[in-house]
Amino acid sequence: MELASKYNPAEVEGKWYQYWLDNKLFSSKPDGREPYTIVIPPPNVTGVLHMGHMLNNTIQDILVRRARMMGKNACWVPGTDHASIATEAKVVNRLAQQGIKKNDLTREEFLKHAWAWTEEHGGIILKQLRKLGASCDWDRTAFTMDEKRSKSVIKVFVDLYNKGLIYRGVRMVNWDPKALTALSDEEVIYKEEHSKLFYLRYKVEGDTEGRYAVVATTRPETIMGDTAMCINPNDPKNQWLKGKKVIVPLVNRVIPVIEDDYVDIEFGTGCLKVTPAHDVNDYMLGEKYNLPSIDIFNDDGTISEKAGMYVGMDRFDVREQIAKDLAAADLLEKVEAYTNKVGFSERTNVAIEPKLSMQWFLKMKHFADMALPPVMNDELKFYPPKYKNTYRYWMENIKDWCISRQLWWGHRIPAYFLPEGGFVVAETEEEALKLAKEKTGNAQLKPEDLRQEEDCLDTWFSSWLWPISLFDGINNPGNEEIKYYYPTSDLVTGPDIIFFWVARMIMAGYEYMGDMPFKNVYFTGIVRDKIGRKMSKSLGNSPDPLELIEKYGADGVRMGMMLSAPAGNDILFDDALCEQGRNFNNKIWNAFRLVKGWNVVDAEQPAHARIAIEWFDAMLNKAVAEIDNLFSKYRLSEALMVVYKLFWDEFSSWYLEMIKPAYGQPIDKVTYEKTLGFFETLLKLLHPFMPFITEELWQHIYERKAGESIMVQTIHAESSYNESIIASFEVVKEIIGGIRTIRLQKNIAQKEMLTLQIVGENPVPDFNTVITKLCNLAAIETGVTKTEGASSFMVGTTEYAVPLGNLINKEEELKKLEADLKYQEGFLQSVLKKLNNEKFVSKAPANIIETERKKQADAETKIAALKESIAALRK
RNA sequence: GGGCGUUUAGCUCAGCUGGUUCAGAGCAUCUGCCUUACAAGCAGAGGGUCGGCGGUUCGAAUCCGUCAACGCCCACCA
Repeated sequence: MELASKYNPAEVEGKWYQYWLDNKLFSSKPDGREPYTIVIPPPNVTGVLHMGHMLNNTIQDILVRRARMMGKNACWVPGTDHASIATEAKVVNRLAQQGIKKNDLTREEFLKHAWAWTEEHGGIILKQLRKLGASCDWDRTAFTMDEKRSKSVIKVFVDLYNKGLIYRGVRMVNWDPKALTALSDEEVIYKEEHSKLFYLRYKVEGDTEGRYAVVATTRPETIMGDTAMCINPNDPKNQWLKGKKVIVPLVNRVIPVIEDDYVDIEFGTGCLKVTPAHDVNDYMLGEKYNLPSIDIFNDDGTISEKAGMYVGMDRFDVREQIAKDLAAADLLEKVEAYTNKVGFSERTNVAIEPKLSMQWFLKMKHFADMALPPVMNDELKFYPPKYKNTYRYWMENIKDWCISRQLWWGHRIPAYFLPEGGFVVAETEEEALKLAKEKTGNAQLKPEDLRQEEDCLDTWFSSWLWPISLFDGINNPGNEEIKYYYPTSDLVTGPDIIFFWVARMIMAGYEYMGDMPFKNVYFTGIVRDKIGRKMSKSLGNSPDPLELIEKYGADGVRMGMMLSAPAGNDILFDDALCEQGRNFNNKIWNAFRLVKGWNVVDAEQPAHARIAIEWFDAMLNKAVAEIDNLFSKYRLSEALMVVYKLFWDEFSSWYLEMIKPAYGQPIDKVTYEKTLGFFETLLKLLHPFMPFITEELWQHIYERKAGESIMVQTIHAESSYNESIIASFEVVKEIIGGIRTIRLQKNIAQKEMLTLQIVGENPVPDFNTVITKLCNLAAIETGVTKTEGASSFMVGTTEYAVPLGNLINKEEELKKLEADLKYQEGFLQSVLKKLNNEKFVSKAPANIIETERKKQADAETKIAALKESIAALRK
């Protein structure tokens, strides 16, 4: 087989992905093996792959492939999320471009457009994941709004309603005036804003002196909704306002002054305007003191009829206008610059308007009580564990979840209003009708008498069931699949959705399965650019993942992602990392070319090959154990680094160089077979990280039967390995390094043969053949006095020398030896200082003192040897 | 305003319960090599008073206190 000198990913990736699909290697069915399950965090159905997905899915694929190779029945379930607000917004925009307004369409017409859009753009992201090598069981692909998932959502809603956990009520909610829907608290992002603090004059009714109270507010446009002024009863400077009435500026409505210690005496003037319809705190005051509530805004953020002024104007325009009008009427005391936090919609990025409205809520206390303990006591583990704190705080301060959204794209709430008021909740219209008849006692009710709730459910109300609904565990409890795959093994996701999704899945898991939805959660970091900025479209610093794959190969990009991605740390992404990945692919490729290029003969195995094999075998087993350990701690980038160094340094630079026959010479069969075996094990260790190149080479290393794949081979973890041979070889490496340094410094070509002299005993006699081969030695002389004019170095306590004839530079050699001597003497001093310290000797444990004594002895030996060498040179 | 986390080589990070010459890894840098697997490579080298200060200890990157910088989460001060 002819192989190019460079690996070409484009040629092999598509081929092997198709091969895996054709042979159903990703597919999983319950069987006798231990299951390993991951459910994908479903990306938005109309989304496009970005770097965050790349990181997240690379990690999942590594875990899944690794589990598969550990002999588990690995099942990675893919799917997409209907993402109600985001998708509806996109559809609305698209319709707008065609000149169609959402309000002009019926619900059915709109949904037709939305489904069309979903089918057109939907699932692109899943196709893109295939380029990455994702080994999902595609036959299981689900959608949060497909039939099974929708049915599950409705069933759960009805169940929770019947359990008394869902209620309907008027509450202050976060209103998105662009999307025209309520949002949950989690969907609101607070940002600092430079705004203004307006000081407004409220005249006091009947005050003959024309006095007024001054109120500081950031939102003067809400004065039309004022229904009280509030002061702190303990505020001395505002005592005179007690029991008075004040006049709202411009509006001229008379409102009472109420007293509550909620008001901060220090802030502004200590007078607070109370607008119950448009501020959460004011709402609470309104409830407490029975104040009327005037909703001055329309749903889209413009001023409503009820305001009586500025009707139809936008809220922000009114703020500017009213400031002018107040100033003109001499009712504006002053304006100060002010920085405050303003809530914005996560999806549409417009300022949230607190708004009173009728919404559906889920009581959360019950769920929090179930979901908190298993995380705190590590039954369900978080990686990294620091997120336990975040989780606990949220759970302990849980608020009811506003689950209704005023949208059409989503699961329509299965509540049906009755003609005479009230409503029933049921899974189907028929069932609803039956309930309605029972409830009203009116047997004549017809389906058209019932009016279904227009609102949809929050997207997360379907995703929180994901680990259950994917295996149809809601509709069909106790079925074979849910019993086998649940609880799933690992969840890989970002900490930004810990409340939205992770926490709620845990809640749903305990409610509906009586068990955790997953055993471990791996929180990834955020992918940033190399100078630490978040990747964003507007900055243009987000590379297109598919272009990266084209440039570096999927394996190269996967490695690039993993090289700097410890759990929970943000990753600073740099193309250079992918380049490193690509280079590594190339290294593997070329090592393969070398090995497969050898002529194999039935010859006796050379001694250096035999010991090399013995050593690498130990090395490999050690690495397998290390990797196993790192995987168990989810330290994937470290595991990758271990394989990387194992392949590049130990296998390529040391092992292959040791066994490599001279140019044109054949290799003996025993060594060759052993080497192929090592190579195969290395490929298996690498496979979870770089699936494509490893499959390509695995297929070529031996004859394979049709349908065989590295994917489903098993990795055997070794329990023990020969540690002493590894330790010996570390000494050998240093000896060889010493000789190479001499060659480099003295500019001696590799072709020129040298002699190595060992002063005293040879600590690693078994490796003489190896050292001879790698350093091109004529001889190794043991137990000799070194030749005058030899260049020497020390490894451990043994001195090595290479006679150089007249090549030696006495001055340089002396300088080197003296520097070494100085270091050793300094080191000895520090050791002696410890040993001469009575407190140390009396308090430190015996083994520590022992090692210090050993250090002392070694240092003294070295010093003696160095002094001797120096003396010899000076002669 | 509360809470959490980070700070170790030019960059990204490891360093578990304090003690083996423990100050490490990868990348980058420098030097020498187009050596017949690989220049996307080979061989070698340099580089850090472990954020500052104080404490505990025979001994501190590691434990405690404090300060600083950065990051994240939570919170109704108009």
